[in-house]
Amino acid sequence: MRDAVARALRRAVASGALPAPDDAAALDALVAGIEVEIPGNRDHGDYASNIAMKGSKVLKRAPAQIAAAIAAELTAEASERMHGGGGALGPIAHAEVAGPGFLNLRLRAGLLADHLDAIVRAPLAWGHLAVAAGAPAYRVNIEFVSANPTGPLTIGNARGAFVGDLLSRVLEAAGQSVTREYYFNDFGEQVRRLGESVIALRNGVAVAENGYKGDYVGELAAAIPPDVAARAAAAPKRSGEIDVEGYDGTVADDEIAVIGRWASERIRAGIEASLAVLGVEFDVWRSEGSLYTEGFVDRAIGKLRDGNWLEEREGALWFKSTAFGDDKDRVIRKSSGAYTYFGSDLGYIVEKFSRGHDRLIYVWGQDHHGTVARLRNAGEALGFDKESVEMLLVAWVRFVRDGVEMSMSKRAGTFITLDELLEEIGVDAARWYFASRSATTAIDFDIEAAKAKSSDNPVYYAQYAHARMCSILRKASAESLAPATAIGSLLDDHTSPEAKLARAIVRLPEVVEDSSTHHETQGVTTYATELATAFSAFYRDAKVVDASAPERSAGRLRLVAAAAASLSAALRLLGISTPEEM
RNA sequence: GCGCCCGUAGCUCAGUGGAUAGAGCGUUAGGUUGCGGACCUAAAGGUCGUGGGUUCGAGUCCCGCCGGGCGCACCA
Repeated sequence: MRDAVARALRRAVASGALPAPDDAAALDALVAGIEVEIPGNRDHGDYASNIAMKGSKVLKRAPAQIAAAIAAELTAEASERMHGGGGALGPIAHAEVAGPGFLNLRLRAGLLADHLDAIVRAPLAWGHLAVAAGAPAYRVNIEFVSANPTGPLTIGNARGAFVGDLLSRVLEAAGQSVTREYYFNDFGEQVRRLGESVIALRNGVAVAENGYKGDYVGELAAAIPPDVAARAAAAPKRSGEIDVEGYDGTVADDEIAVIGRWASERIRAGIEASLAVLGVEFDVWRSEGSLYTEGFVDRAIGKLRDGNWLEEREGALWFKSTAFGDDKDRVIRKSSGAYTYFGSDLGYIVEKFSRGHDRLIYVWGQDHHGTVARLRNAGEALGFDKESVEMLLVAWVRFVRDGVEMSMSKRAGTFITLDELLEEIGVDAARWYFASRSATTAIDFDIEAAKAKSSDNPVYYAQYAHARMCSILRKASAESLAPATAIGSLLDDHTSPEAKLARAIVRLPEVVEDSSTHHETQGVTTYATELATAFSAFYRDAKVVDASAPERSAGRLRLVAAAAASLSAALRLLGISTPEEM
């Protein structure tokens, strides 16, 4: 659609119907900025463009004049092609000027039919975009969840898990290659505290104030396998931080480290299993410690030193982030010799790019926003394009029960696990819930209300519509009615329920494109709801399986088949099941 | 104190600088003997927190204010 309007605009300028702007680049900019959207009021047309109003200044003409010139070109193109002109038919059947200069466009009915035919021919490809010629197919790394394995995932982790997975699916559908990645810390203070807590419970002693107190700690204490217990008992006693030297084996582990690392790995495996239940699976699990043992942190520091971005001060190693506008420099290695998280992050950037990724997306909690700038700056200092490192800050979910906020603390053991949440409301409903809301705005989640109303979740409306489509196709098959091989003249009347449904169906590629460029998913749920609504209206008005009118019945069946394929594609994009019966 | 984010219908939330600001839930009134009633049609419900500004046009961009959340470590 955009292309058609762009062509018409350029032709109008070339033919002199519109004056050429002083600067050729200005015309290019105008063409690049052409927007074609679906008007809220469908009486205005299938699509509308505001290009005439936008171009008013550059082209030095009133919006209505510009719109009229473009409309004339579009109409000429349509009739020319229809009467034997060369090339494929253009997408637009009719163009007119309305209001202050809107260009209202009506799709050629044949275009809808072409789309529907393509869907029925290759239903599983529908919704997947080919990467446009010349556009790079990015190799994207999406790191998300990345909760430290010191306790089971809580419902607080749920949003990030869904957002990262949904974004991955959308980008894949848009033709990009995606690596899903989980980053976790397997050494250090937190793991040590976990080890101490497990040991305390095993010995029947109260857990320290700063230890972990959830029920799962007791379960771990009771489940220590004999070989681990033996190794722990044999380990030398020592105290202090488990640092990198300790991790890589140059200093022997003590009992706490042995137990802590065992407990942590066991929890990590549990997290992996919980995520699999959500339909979230990772390609790469990367431990923080490996960034040191494999030398990536050293490599990052070397590169920064070469670029003169480092400074030794007060016994510590600093990154000069003030050079990038940060309000203070940031420590990479503490005066104790241990590295900070920031140090690990630097190594991680180098490691990720070394695997050939050209875009990094970090799905982080909103509370990390303070660290966004410094890490992107460090990426720049390391020689990477700043634009290729993006942080998606997922906003807080305020969990409330009967209107009262619930506090969620892993250490205190006062949390609801992800597994518990899913038992209550189900994966499909939870996925829809998070997909339908912008990741960057805070939301309230009332667990009681979600449980009570889970059957009112719009996800069931969409799934129900899909099941009903399948049911119709089954019924037709039982009555020996087959879908037509082409949609025929069913869509000629653009006000018919068939045409309305067809227009809803063919929007999917636009939805995928918009979602992938904006890194959002709510448009997909909106699309699924709209398609289900259009189908329900069609279903009411048009009897599909009707042996007394086999030809019309066959055409409608083809439409239903296309609708089922498109709704199924949208649901799969959301990671939601596509039931054929409910 | 400084910085970032948010404030849209009774509730939960959408909303690419464009036409009459939308959806779901809830409420109200109808419909559905025809392929699945987990359905359909419609109504009521809005000072888009507030006051200025930019623009042909502002929920959207800029500034102030009010209210809420988060962050400001040689923590992880």
